[in-house]
Amino acid sequence: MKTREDYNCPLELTHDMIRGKWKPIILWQLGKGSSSLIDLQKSIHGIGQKMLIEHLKELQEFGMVDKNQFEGYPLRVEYFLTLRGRRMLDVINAMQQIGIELMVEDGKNEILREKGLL
Amino acid sequence: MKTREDYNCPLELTHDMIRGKWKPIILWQLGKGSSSLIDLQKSIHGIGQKMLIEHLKELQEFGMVDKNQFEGYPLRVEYFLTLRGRRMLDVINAMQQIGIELMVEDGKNEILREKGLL
DNA sequence: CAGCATCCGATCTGATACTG
DNA sequence: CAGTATCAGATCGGATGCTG
Repeated sequence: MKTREDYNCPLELTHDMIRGKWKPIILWQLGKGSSSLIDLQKSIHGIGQKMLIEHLKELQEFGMVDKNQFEGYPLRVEYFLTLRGRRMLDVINAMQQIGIELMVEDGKNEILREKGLL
Repeated sequence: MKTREDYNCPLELTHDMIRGKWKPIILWQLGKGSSSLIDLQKSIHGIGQKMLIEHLKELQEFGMVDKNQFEGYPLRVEYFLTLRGRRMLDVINAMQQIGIELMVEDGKNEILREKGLL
């Protein structure tokens, strides 16, 4: 599998780092604060456990996310953004901003307000 | 197929707009100036004609790219970024910038210099 | 030169069931 | 609660040949 060091095109590298249906929204959520797996899943509408874990794993491989594991039962982990993950929020925020503008053009202000984005 | 008006999440909307292996680099190239199909293909290393046309079509559907058709033979078209496409360059540039930083961390300055990115 | 049709393997996604 | 395994359908990507 392709790792970070294999890339010779910066745009391709970054694009691959956020590729996949759920990566941007996961980064966005973690940008709001560390989170357990279950809370992350609850906060991302529609995502399944498999996809969540799989995408988290890839985000970790690219050094954008890390986790703390706590001992004892019930099991508990805490996922959080690394410095590099925070850096990627520049891109995520820009994406979010453009999406908001387009949705406003489409008269979706109400939906955005419900989500606290407007 | 999902069109722009179907989205209720701004991040998902923008992410889908640049989804696919070649979309960011196509936008990047067109950001440097209008281009014919063949010149676009020549400037994007590794892309095939099918993928190029397919991705251009999707970029057009999302209103980021448009084209002029000229009469006569040989056929000639000119693809260019719309205002909305230019707006998306904010995201593309942010992606490019992060990618460059990561490649510098990996000691790939030489490759970047060859491409005129450093 | 610009663009379409077809075919096929690779990859992605999601549902379900299971383990520690 | 956190994480793994399996399987099937959908989508993506690329090679090739053809049309105007």
